[in-house]
Parts: sequence; structure tokens; C-alpha cells
Amino acid sequence: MTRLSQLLLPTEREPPADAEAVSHKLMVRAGLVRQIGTGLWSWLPAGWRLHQNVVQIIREEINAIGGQEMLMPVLQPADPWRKTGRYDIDELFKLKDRKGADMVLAMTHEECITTHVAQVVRSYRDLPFSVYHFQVKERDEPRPRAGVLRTREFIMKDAYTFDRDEAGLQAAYDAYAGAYERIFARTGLEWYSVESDVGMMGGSGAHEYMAPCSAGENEVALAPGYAANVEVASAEPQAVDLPDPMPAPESVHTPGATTVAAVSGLLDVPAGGLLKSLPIVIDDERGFVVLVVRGDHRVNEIKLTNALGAPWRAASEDEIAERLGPPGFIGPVGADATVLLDDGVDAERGYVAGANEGDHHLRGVKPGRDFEFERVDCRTVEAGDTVGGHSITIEPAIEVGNIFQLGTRYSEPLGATFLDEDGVARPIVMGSYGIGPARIVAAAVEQFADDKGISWPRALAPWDVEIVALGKPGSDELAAAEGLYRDLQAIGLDVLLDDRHAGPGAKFADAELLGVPLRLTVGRRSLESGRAEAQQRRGLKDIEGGIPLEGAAEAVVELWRTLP
RNA sequence: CGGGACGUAGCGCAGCCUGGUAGCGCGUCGCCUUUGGGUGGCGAAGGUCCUCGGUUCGAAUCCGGGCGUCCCGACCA
Repeated sequence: MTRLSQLLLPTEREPPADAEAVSHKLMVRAGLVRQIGTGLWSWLPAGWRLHQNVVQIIREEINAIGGQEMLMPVLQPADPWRKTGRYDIDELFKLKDRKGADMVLAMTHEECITTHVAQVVRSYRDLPFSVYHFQVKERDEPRPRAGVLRTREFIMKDAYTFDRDEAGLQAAYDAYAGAYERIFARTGLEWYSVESDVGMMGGSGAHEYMAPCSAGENEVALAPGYAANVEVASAEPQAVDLPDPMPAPESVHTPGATTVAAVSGLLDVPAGGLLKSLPIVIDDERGFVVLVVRGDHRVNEIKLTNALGAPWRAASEDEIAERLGPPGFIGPVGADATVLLDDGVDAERGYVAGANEGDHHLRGVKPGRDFEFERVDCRTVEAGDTVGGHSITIEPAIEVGNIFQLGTRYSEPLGATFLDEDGVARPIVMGSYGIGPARIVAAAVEQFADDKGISWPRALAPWDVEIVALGKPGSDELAAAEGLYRDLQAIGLDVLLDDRHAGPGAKFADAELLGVPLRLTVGRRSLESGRAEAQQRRGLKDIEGGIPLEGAAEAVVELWRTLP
């Protein structure tokens, strides 16, 4: 089905009223996807071709490193999810079957694959191996958004590796990292990989693959030789000009100054010259702790959690009053608590800090002399901070893939063990690796669209070539376009023929909206010279002289190879 | 989970404040016209005004409940 007159391609002149993201607007306008409910999308024929093209690239590269394709169900019994402790996740869709048994709709497939592997793998001789599938994921997202970028149901390529030890996992992880590089290079996207948060799943390492674009939900910190999700990024802070510490802290009267801005203004000290104290409570063992960061810095809760290695909560007002002082005037000096000092604070300078006394601050406070502390890296990096002497920038990006060293997070609760040479049962060491094809498609729209519409990289494009046939039905132009269409198909190109009974303006506009990388136009003007005009979609660049209708196929293939 | 907005024809919207025969543009269908940038003309079809209830002689319009959708933030194993 490659004749536009017969294709279900409902293009729209106007974007959906409430669409915000470029990919949302254009994918709907171009007739690629349609929404049926919040975060629930159908892929129409042209859109599905794109999705399938991405899937095929992934399949080829994962197969090449020995991944074995399979398929697991979306509807699953709840039991394994209880064992791994994931049954209580809010995003997990839960339901019951007719017998009243608890079921879930899978949000990923660790539970399923690990349950199988627990039954199947017995010996170290069965390891290592890697399996993957393309399957629907269901997630009851708090806020689906931006068209196909964040949905409640989506297809994911998820792969899993099973090894006998950490060294095996590292090798598998490296193999997947290599495959991912080849996959993303082939898509034609602008992309990079970044260090990412390992989250509550533990594990020893994780990377995310990011496609930068304005609709992205992630923020990435970049410097030459450095790329990290801001969730985990570390950098040298920008310096502030501060006085040397005074011989001893001096109490100053600061009535009503309870915020960084107020104290800064009142005492004529830059915000970076203040110490901001955040009282938190960790687990029972460590209890009440005061976290101290520079006044102009923000705490990154993910980094803090990772640094502490334990969950924590903000301290209550009662706890603060009891251990420190009145809110707004608390500080590390004299605190009845462990003090954690952020790495962004230069301990050789003098700072202003709360005095733990109403309406008073201390000036000239020196960490280490005036209070004991432990170091922690928990601040959010900012544009202009430096890594290795280079200034970082922060840009938004879409996460299009991730790789993750799971370790034994799932194999232990689900009993996936093997017997080693000594007959000792050991947990299998796992890795998991995801890619979202829909996000790759949307990212390509975001990165390459112009004011006329979409411009697909040729590796993803739903068709290689679109032929725009001008002239009435039954005209010479249409007959010549049909001939060209057959020649190009015969040589193996995917060709879309616009044979609709419509004016030239409408056809050109739709072709630019749909974004097929090469457009050939057959009209009276071109026919007279025995040629078809050719235009590259990226940049709408006309190809000088077009292509001759005689021997067109070879010429088009050659031209197509030069496209982005 | 907090904040904001919206729901009228396939799409984009007006009408609502001030209750009284449901409108516009695009699209669709028919005929003609036009065929190198969304051609022009004539004619036509198409709507439980999200839903349930209330007020009223009368509700798209006023009041209340519910459902749905979007945007911002929080969250996102």
C-alpha cells in the first residue's frame, strides 16, 4: 500500500488545540498517530512503518551481539511482583481475573524473565546468555504528556543478561553499550550517553542514552569529555569572593531575616557567602542530621539519597526546635547533630550562618573550626560550574534508552540461582537494557522538523522516496509518475506515490509535512526535459538538474545514499 | 498529589456574561472550474451543545454532582 490515494493518512492543517510539543503537533498533523485516551495512542499505517523501522535496527544490532528474541506476556500473576517488592508501586496497573486472583499489567519484564530463568537455569554451564523482546509496557503514569513522549502504554525493547559473576555482567554490559552506540548512530539522531542514577534498584552502574531536544524531560550536564544526567552530575562550583574567616564568629542582629535573600541583603553578603542548613532525619541509626550547603546552591535529593545510601525525610518543626533553634535562624554551630557539609562549600572561607537563636546570625563562621562535619556531595550542578576546568552547559534531552547493571536485585527474591563448580548455589548476576522506539521516532521529529513539517533521517523514514505526480487523472504526467514508481520499487526502494486527485499546492504541502527524505516531482515542466525534479527534504534543497526518467532507479539510489 | 484551563459538526473556534429557531472557517459530498504551491463558483450533508440532576413556561447559556481532556509543578524502580 504505497499509493497515497489508498493510504490511511489523515493529515490535518491545524495541530490539536492543546498540543504543546513539536513532535505531538506534527505527528498528529502528519497522520502518524492518534490519541484514544490520556497517554494512549494508536499508530496509523505511516507511523507504524516508522516504529517498525526503528525496531528492525534495534533487532539487527542486538542479534549481532548474541541476544535471543522471545516474547513474554503483558498480563501476569501478581505473585512474583510481591516477591520482588514491586507490587506496591503506584504506577503498576493491578486487576483481578474472574476467579478473583490478583493480576498485574507488566511495566517491565524482570519478574517474568527471572521467574523463568529460576526454573530453567541450574548450572554455571547454562550461563551466560541474553534474551530480549519487543513488548507493550503498561504504566499508570501520574502525568502522561507531550504526545507519544510519555504515555501510559508503549512498546519497549527490553533485554536481560544473565551471568555468573560481576565480571561476566561487566562484559555483557559493555557488549550492550557497544550495540547501543551502533543502534543510535544508525538512527541518524543526535545523541549521547550519560551517567545516570542507579535509583532504588541498587546495582553498580547505569547509563542513559539521550537525544537532546527542547521537549526533553531530562536535564543533562555537558562539558568536553563529560556528560551526566543532572540527577547525578558533579562539578566544581563557581567561586564567590569571600572574606577570610574571622578569629571567631561574631553574632549579628538580623531581625526577621529568615531567608537567604533577606540575610544576604541585610548584611550585604552574596548568597554564596551564606551557609544554608537543612535538617533531615535518616534511618534510626544516624537519626537527626544537619545538611549544610552554600546559600546559592540547591540540594539534589537524588544525589543526597545516593550519598547517604538510605532513605531520609525532612525534619519536623518540633525536631528542629528541639535540636537546633527557631526556623529561619538555624545553623551548624552548636548544633546537637551530625553536620554533613556539601562539597561545594570551601572550608577555608568565612561564612554567615544561622545562630540557632531568634533574630540572630553568626558572621565569620569557619567549617572545621566552629563545627565538626562530614563531607557529602549533594548539590545540584548549575550551568557555568566546571568539570576538569571546562564550563558545563545544561540542556534538555529525551531519554531514548538505558542500560543498567541489576546485580542480584531480582535473582535473589525470585530464587534464580545456579550451582558453581564446587556445587555451591549462587544468585545469577543480571543486567537490563531498555530502548523506547516511539521516543526515537518522536526525538527525530523534535530534532529535525522545520516550519513546513517533519524531516526524517533516511534510516527511519516511512518511505525512501515520495513521488509527487502533477496533472489530471489520465494525464501523461501521471503515467510517467507511475512508470517511475514501478522502476524505483523494482530496485528495492520504498516508494510513496501521491496519485491523489488534488492540486499541486496540496500535494507539496503534505509531502513536506510527512517528511519523506527525497521528493521527486513529475509534472509537465519536468516531462518536457525527460526528467523528474528532485528535492531533499532536509533543508528543502533542490537537486540540481533532478534525475533522468531514463535509468532513474540507479540515479535515485545513488542520490538517496547521500541523504542525511 | 498541588495549581490553572477546557469540553458546541471530522478539525480549529464563536455563541454563554444578559436564558427564547445552534453559527463561522477549514474539511467532507455533488456538479462545474482549475492543475507547478493548500484554485474558484454553485449546491448539499453533518451536531444527544460531555453527562446526570436542579432552577425556569423555556437551558448550549444559570446552579450542583460526575466524567473526560490539556497545560504547569511534584512524581517517574
